[in-house]
Amino acid sequence: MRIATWNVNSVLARLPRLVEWLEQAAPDVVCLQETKVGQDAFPTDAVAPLGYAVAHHGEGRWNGVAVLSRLGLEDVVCGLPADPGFPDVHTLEARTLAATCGPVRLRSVYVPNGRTPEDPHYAYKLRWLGALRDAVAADASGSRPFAVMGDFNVAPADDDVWDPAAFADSTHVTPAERATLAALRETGLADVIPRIAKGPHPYTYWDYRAGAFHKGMGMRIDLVYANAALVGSVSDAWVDREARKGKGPSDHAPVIVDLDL
DNA sequence: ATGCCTTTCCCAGAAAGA
Repeated sequence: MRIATWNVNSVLARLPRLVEWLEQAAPDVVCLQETKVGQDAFPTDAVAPLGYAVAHHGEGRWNGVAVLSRLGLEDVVCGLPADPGFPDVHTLEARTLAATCGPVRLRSVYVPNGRTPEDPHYAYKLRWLGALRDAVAADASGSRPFAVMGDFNVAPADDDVWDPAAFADSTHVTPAERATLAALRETGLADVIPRIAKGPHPYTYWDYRAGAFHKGMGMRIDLVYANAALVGSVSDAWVDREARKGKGPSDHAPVIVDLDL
């Protein structure tokens, strides 16, 4: 069984590349982030011929997450029970949904960016990650294979950014953000780190500007956090760097994980 | 990278991303 996660940075802008990638990579289930289309605007007709059913949690211009599965989609749950919202609980954003796909339960996440450590968005990011921890605790400690995967907008360690000095006083690397990831792992989840494909680190994101991809100026912020039942079945994990090349890519590359359940 | 691209809103330029 093959599962994957990919921040597509607009599913409509990426649709030709998404379809091509689904044909080539052939994941059984893929979690998508930043679909950037409304709840009912996901292009399901484009992926249905490939055998994928779609569960989408969208809001329009921003955010949006989905699970595409050719192993069935059951028990779809959108959002978090204790979602703090931004700027407050009256404005919830489409940043996560969970679904059961055959033998596994998966949760697609698009963690808030945080903007700057002084910005209210940063406090929202930390609160949101706390709510995520509470939402996944039962699945994380359960016996069914489970993973929460997606764009976490946090680099777990200094090795996960191309130049730690360039990120001084920036979001994505602060001790508080990393502490929320550690608390998430403490529910029973392990970081499935992709193997090295090229360069010293398995980065998953490269800025569009200044040729960052070709200069190796990347970050590992797209993560697969898996419970014990799933980690034990991982046979391979890698970053599909080919998807970051060529014309019209997302600024994120997919992370693919093969399972031997 | 102090926004050097990209996408969305929708037709001009602001907002957001990490």
